[in-house]
Amino acid sequence: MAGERTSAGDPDRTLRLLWRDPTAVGRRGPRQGLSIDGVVDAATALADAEGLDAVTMRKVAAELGVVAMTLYTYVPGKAELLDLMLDAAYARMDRADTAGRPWRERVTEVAAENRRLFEAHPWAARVSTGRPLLGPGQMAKYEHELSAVDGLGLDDVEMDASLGHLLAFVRAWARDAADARAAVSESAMTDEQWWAVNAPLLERALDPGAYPLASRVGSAAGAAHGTAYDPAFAYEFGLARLLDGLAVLVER
Amino acid sequence: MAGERTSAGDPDRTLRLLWRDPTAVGRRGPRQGLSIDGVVDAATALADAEGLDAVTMRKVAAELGVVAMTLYTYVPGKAELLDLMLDAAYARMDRADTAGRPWRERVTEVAAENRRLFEAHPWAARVSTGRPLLGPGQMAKYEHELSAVDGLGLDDVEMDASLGHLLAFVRAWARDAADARAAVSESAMTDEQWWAVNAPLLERALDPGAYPLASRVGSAAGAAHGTAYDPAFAYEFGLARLLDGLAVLVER
DNA sequence: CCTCACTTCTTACAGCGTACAATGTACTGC
DNA sequence: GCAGTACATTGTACGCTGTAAGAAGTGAGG
Repeated sequence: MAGERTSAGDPDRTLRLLWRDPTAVGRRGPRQGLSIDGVVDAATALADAEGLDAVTMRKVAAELGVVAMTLYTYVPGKAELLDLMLDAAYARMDRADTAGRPWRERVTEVAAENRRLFEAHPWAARVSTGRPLLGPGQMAKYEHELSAVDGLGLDDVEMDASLGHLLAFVRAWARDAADARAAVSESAMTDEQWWAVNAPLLERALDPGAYPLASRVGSAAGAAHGTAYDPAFAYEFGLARLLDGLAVLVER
Repeated sequence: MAGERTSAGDPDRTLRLLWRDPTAVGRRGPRQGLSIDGVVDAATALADAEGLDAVTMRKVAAELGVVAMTLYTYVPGKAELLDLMLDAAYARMDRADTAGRPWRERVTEVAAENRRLFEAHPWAARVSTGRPLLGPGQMAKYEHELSAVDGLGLDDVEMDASLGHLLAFVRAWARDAADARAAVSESAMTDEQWWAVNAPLLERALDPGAYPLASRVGSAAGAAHGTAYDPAFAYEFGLARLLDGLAVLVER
């Protein structure tokens, strides 16, 4: 798969889909046996259970007891289906009211809400929206999250950029964490086993002492986390740096 | 595609490939007409010119005047080919010697080197290495980049985490920038045209005043950049925040 | 009641990664 | 020098993908 890409089709049609615009009124033929939400929910269940690669038109259709082409009555194509899945997931996110609390707590909570989204729906970190989604879920999410950086003395452009920076961080983290998980399950090898196999091979391959910093720091980091990449640590470390970075802007 | 994933196969074989270990000595049959580097270079040229999705075994083979299956003599599979492409691109990166300069400059230079990598090879931001790559390019890159955060009073774990944080930022930025570019070219629509189409549709769809912050901030940001997502601005803003965040750790 | 818009299904196509078996090459051991 | 065999290369094939095209059936509007 290609990096799954969304919003390939007609923007007008996509927007009406996102907002469930019932514009198609003069219905003449047979009733539809399914619904957009049914299709989106089935695809989401599949993605949650088996990953984004398992979301194929045939499998989603089979889940609903129809044939692949039937879905094209509900959705213009797969790209738009992914859009709908993402906006629906956004719509279902929990949004804590943190008004009045210190800004670091509020921003931390927004990050945590997004982290929870990606933990519940790892596929969501992989669907890439080249353009903003403009659906009800996205709008509600954006409105809610902006409120966490409101009233800090930032101008509008800085608010948008700060939130974007935070969201990019959490999403990048989610992708890396998902990749690391996938590496373990695909290779049927724990990180310890993988390292036990690779360490001696590596040692044989490389000029001893050619990479002094790399080997010292690399093994220190590996020993500290018990693995080459520790998602929990990376999240805490990155978020702390990010908050400190925003603080310079806020407390300027 | 799926998000292109690497390192599916035998780690031993992959490591030997990465380091070009000429262990297979007793060669008995006909000579190979190509070379690993030739295959990797052809695949890289294809990815540079037409994107990662254009890198198919058949197309790479055709470029080399052979048939798809021939490549499997040189490379265990597509995943390993992507590994080799990435490590080769790492190996070719320029690495400025910034010893003695202020740490912010040094870190900024590392970021810029990675930015240039992704501008020359946008596909590189999309191949996801679940495990570290352990090739000569990766090792040289890691060694070089660690030196930029060396001598700042950070311990080994903090050095690794800080560098990882920086690299994750640049890669996430590169993906977003590539996605935005792809959205423009795929839709055959500039951002202005896209917005001109969507703005009225959106206005019709949403309850006026339901998203006050979102509409105010969103349109301010859009107006400031002339587009919904401005990669150059996002990079500068994000890097500035990141440096300020590291500063708190360094100057502690 | 007839018309025809509309849903659904069948079939098909071009493309993917790669398993498998056939073919031909060129080196090693005798 | 020759047989045996390891190896490179190739053709064919399988199961998978998204979706275009057309046939068949349904049910409301005129």
